[in-house]
Amino acid sequence: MPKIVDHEQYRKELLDKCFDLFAEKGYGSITMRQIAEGLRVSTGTLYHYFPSKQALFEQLAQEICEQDLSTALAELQGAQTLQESMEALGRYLVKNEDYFIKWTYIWIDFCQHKDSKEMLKNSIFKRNNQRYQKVIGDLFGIQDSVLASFVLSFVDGLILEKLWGNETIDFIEQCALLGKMLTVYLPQYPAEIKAQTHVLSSLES
Amino acid sequence: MPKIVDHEQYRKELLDKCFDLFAEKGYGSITMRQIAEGLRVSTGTLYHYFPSKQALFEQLAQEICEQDLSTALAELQGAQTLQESMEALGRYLVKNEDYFIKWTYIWIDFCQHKDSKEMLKNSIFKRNNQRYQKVIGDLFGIQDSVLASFVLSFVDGLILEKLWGNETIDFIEQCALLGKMLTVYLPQYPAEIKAQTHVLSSLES
Amino acid sequence: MPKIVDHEQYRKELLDKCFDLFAEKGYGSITMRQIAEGLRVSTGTLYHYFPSKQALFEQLAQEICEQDLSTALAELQGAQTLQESMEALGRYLVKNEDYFIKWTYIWIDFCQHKDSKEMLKNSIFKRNNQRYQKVIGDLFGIQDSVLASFVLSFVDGLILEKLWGNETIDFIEQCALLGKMLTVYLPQYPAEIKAQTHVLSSLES
Amino acid sequence: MPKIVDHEQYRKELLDKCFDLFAEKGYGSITMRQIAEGLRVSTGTLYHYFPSKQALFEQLAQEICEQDLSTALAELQGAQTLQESMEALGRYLVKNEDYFIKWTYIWIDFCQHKDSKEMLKNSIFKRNNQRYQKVIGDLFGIQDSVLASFVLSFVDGLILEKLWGNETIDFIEQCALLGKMLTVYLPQYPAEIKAQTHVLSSLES
DNA sequence: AATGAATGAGCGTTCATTCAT
DNA sequence: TATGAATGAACGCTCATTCAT
Repeated sequence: MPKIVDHEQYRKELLDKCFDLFAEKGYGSITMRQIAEGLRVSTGTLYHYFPSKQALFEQLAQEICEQDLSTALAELQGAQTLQESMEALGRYLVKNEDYFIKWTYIWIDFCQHKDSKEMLKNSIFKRNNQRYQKVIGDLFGIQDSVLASFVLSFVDGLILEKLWGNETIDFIEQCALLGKMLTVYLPQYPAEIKAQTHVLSSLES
Repeated sequence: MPKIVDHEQYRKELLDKCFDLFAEKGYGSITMRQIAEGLRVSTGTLYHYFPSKQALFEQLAQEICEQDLSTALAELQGAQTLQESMEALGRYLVKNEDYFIKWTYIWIDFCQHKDSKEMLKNSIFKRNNQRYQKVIGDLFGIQDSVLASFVLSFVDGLILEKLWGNETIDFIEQCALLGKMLTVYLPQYPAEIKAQTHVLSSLES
Repeated sequence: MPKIVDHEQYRKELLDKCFDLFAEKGYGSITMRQIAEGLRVSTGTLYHYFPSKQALFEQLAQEICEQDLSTALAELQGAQTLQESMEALGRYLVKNEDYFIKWTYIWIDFCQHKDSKEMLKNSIFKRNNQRYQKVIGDLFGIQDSVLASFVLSFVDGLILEKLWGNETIDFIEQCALLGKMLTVYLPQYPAEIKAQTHVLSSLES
Repeated sequence: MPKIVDHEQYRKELLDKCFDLFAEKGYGSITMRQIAEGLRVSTGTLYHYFPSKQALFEQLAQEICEQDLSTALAELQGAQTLQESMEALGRYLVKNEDYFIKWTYIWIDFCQHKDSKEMLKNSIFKRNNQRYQKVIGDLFGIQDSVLASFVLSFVDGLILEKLWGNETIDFIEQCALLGKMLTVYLPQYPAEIKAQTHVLSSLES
């Protein structure tokens, strides 16, 4: 293997560490010096691995998309009923609240970069969203895309409210409520969720 | 006698025009020069009316909170059933989609600015959120705060998805679905909504 | 009398009030707005009476020069011995400490304006200094110009030390010391000072 | 490896070159761009070495205090009598007239900057003045603090008069006069000055 | 590969000055 | 005469980026 492997690997390591940095200060506010300091390298080194701040950010955004959501969502499997699924979702959101808020910050930052937006919207971005919808469908046994969008939007909104400092929102309570409403709304809903067997492998596509 | 200008009124006019400017580029990215250009005044004039960029932004945030909530939501009154209410909400979201997306950008930008965040979270910010929740309660006859948060989060999420370029989301469809789910979930829900008479006046509090 | 008299008079009133303003902040640091506020007029009015900040400052410098020092120095007359004269000088300096420090600030500010410096150095400036030297000669019966310069420099230095925050300097003590030294140094000094009769009128020249 | 530059040394080189720049225009009037130009570096580089204009100025003030006092006054040693000492002082003042005038400008500028005044008056400023007084005492064998202040003020005043363009002042003549006056005033004064052996080392304290 | 010194355009902001009223 | 709104060049300072080492 040529040296390029090490280079690439190191680049990815740096990229990973950038997540928190961008999330905490925002694209516009964080400086390359601060990023370099956070990564424990010099600005020169940073520019050795990334041609520009914009490129670094876009690679980070890419990386987030590429990162397999499967490992994270794996926790949600195993529930026997929809209600249990939703309660697991609530616990999962609580546990990863910080991560989701940061993730949200970064995406929104990204969306304000119009040029890159158009560049990526059609590829990674949309694909990512579709994945989420699919995961929801598989995970919760919701095949109707409108219903999947409903759940997705609701979860987005929960995180957004938290991001806005709304401390009255309780993820567990809200997800439980969603579970109850869905259960009532979907009388045809099977007692046991059988469809989720291949959730993770379905993400590969 | 000086040039005849109603200082306060002109200030508000400028403020209104700032909304789009901030929304399009974000607080951190737009410059005072760009704002001045967008407003067709010099930077000096801009600073004549607003002591700093931060102050300008905060006044804008205030203004949005003060004004739009009541006037905008006024349109949602008049529905006879919850289902109708939700369908009106859907149409309202569609109609003001751009506005809400911009509004969302502005708030999120604001949140990444930590200093102002701490300064305002306790005042305008929280108060605004409480208002929204109250409006939802009054408007849709939902008194349960958990349920109100549910609806609020759902609406937030719809907008966020749109902001993220998710074009598969249909506000009307989604709101209709919410209506159906709520109707099923709340069998005790009265056929006619009577509670909403004083929605707007309740905003005064 | 034409209106110009009022104009001129008002101009001088404004000028007088500028003394403290310039002295406290310095030419470079004070703004025309601050001056206008201190004068209780608008900037427009300020510019109606003075064509520019520089001109205002130069007129002030002129004014200070023109102001008859006689009234102030009059207090120093009446001493019967050199020692008494010097003690009176000490008390006088203590009493007007603030004024002299401000006066010194303004002059030094003025000296840093090279253009105006050259313009005025030869006229008002030098004449002013000669006057001081003359006053010292007449007042203290010191005819030797070197000795007069000595006393002048010493007094300048006392004020400068105070301006620099040296709180250990005691004007009265220092002037008394000067008196003693001069008395010892000038054994031929007459017991009574007779030469000072026309001190004030000599300033007219 | 970075560009090979001794950061500290280069910083001091820049600092030295700043002396004239500040002296000629004054703290308030000179701009960082002008300083950068005078130093033949970019503003960015200037800020790479000094965090702010104020800090640059304070470091300069420090530097002056630390360095010049001892090295400069070293020249004054070696006189056998008070009269000789004073004549050496006169020659020294003539030789360094420009330097002292600039030095005076710098300090006065500094004093009109209130914030820094309060910050430093207690530290560098006062300490510096005390040192000067001590040097005078040691150098001229003057132990009485009132007398030391007298000499200090007189020297300050000489420089101030020169700064004000008074060309009739002759440092040598004036210092010789001071010498004579002191000699007459201090009959107890020893024919040979013995106390000054350790003047310079006394500055260490 | 790695460093950090160097750059300069551009930021938020100020302020002497002008001018419509 | 008097006002204060308006201007824009210039301020102190920042920061993405380049480059000599």
